Amino acid sequence: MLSKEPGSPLDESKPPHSLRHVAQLAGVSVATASRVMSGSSHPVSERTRQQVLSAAESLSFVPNRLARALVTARSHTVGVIVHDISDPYFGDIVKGLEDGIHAEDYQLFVANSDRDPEKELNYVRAFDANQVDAIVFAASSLTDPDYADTLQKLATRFRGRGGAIVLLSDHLLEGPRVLFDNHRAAADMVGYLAGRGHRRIGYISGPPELEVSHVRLAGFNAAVAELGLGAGPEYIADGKFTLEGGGAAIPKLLDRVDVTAVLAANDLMAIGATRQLLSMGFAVPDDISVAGLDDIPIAEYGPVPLTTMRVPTYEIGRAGASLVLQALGDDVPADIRLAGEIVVRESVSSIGPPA
Amino acid sequence: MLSKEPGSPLDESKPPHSLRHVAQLAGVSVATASRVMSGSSHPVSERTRQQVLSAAESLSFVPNRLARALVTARSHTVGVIVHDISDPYFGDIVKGLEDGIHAEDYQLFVANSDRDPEKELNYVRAFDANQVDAIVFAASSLTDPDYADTLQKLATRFRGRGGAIVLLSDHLLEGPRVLFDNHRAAADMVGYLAGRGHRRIGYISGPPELEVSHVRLAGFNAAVAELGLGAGPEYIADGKFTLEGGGAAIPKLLDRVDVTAVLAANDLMAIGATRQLLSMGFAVPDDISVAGLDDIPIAEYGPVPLTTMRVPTYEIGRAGASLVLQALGDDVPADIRLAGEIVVRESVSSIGPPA
DNA sequence: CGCGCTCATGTAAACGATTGCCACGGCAAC
DNA sequence: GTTGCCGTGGCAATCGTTTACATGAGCGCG
Repeated sequence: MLSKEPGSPLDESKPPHSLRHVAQLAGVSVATASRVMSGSSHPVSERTRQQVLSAAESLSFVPNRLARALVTARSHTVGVIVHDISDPYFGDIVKGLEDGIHAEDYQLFVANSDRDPEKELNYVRAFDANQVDAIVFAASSLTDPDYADTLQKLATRFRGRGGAIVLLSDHLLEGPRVLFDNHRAAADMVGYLAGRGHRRIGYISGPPELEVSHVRLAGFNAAVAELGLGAGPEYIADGKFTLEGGGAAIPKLLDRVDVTAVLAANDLMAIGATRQLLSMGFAVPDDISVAGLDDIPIAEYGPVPLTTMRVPTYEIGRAGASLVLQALGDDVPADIRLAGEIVVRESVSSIGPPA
Repeated sequence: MLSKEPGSPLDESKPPHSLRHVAQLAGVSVATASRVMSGSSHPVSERTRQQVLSAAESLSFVPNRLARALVTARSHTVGVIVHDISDPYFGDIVKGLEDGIHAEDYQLFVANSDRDPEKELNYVRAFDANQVDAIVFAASSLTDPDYADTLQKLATRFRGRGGAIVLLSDHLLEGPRVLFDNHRAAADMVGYLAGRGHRRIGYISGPPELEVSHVRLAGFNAAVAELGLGAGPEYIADGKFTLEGGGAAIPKLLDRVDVTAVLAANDLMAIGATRQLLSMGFAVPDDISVAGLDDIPIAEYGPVPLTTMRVPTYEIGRAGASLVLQALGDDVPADIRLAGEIVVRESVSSIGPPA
């Protein structure tokens, strides 16, 4: 086993170096080279190990992950499906997810469904074809009938192969999930408002077709009841999840009750409400306070910097990563529930101390 | 759905179906099955083709892309490196890129460098190990000395393997690139302002350390000179690329010249300037107009909806995709220069017609 | 001195596709 | 009736790894 054989027939015709080249240069078999490069538990003498290492170094050898994946049946890749990667909400989630799995040397495929069922299914197939170890659904499932069916089939198939599925929102598929507690978010915000002295709080709810609207509304109602604040349908108006929706709700609300604060089911509506209030001559927060939910980027830059509740998007991604890693490590991951965090800005004032 | 053929020697021990299973079920060789499934140019009779197709269908066969990649030396994957995927700027680019390559059935790996040279290099290595066909650098190269060196080496290696490199910003690496014309952006905006009658325009420049500051400033100066507008150092103030930076520049500017409009090198500064103007008692745009550059999401929601120039981020991504595809198709891609587009909102007014 | 261990290494068979080359049957041309 | 080509299809090598199994050296111990 001489390492210095002259004229060893190294095939230099193909530039990228494979394990074979490393082995040859180190004067060992491919198997041995593999064992040291892959950190196998199989024993290798220190001397040999060093030889291989330095050979690899001098050839600047980079192992082919695909070849490895082929035999180990683990690609060390994860695919995530988002509705729209240009939306910072998903951007943040993806960032957290990526950070989390990167720490364990996984790579992330990103797919944009644009909320198109067909497209989403195709991505699942593509991920499957690419042998990803896990698929993460960052958003809720879509509501197409055929879609549900096909997705179930694909999921079963994928799991049969040993793939893990993780959900970061409500979803028709089963699997470990991380959930943001929307009920609690609304309730906590009511609690905050009450803590600042508000006892008549109006609520601008989201469109009833959306599940999240119901949950947040329920949270609002529950808190209001528990704290003995002003309650009843007259305190509630609903609108679309838009600037205009929030604005339009204000007159309706103000016609019916005399509130000192308004909570909107999302920030866009809260900002719309603020604008409307301002244009009607109310001072925010001095006459009426406004709070939102979500903490979208513009919350800080609206007409009045908005007090709202941050949805921990990055943390959702991180939590998702940890579920993925657990699932792939043969643990049985438990669902993760995340709470929001109130970010205080300038749109809520205190009402005279109860003292 | 169990196969109804009695006693066919199908190896049912491994659930996921491979080409072997398909071939067996169709009663042909693996080679033939492959030719059908991969759309090879090798002729296959129509009858056989149908048999294979229906076998594949009934097993819901999904080809293993990794195996294919191993032999074809093409993984059909692309890696993109961004500074921060949660930044909508990069989110948009990634979206465009993804849309573009997805159309040709490529998958996208996303990596977040967090502007950390070490991390970025590791991602390049990881992409290499994963045999991506192309690496896209969405942002400018970092300024670490060792980094530049190592990156060059890695790039050379990667290209030696047949990999393509595409740049979406200024970069130390060579390669096809898509560039946003910053010089022209500033100049065009000056043109727009001049068109609305402004002849004394102040400019809030960015920090001199940044290349982009110089380019935009040059664009401003060039336009102002060409159009014969008020010019000279007194028309220019610089600040950090922040809200505060923009605000602080206003008094300096106003002390020296009497302007009818202010152009800021980015939107954040423009918004900061607007706030400052407002708080000093000026009406925007009636007393002084303000324009920005970039069209960030909050531009629309600032104190006064900002007239600015949209950087075509999505299009940059798309253009990047097209460069990638060209490069992988053995074309020699030419650089792509993209211009911005003025989005008119409410922060700029016309000054009395020259008539 | 030989038995059985452990440790280190090598041999070769996978993994799941693609593809160069060969084989075979039919058919037209000579 | 050969010859040769064309249209099909199979055989087997290959891509770059990992890993089960075999091999062989060295060593302690009875």
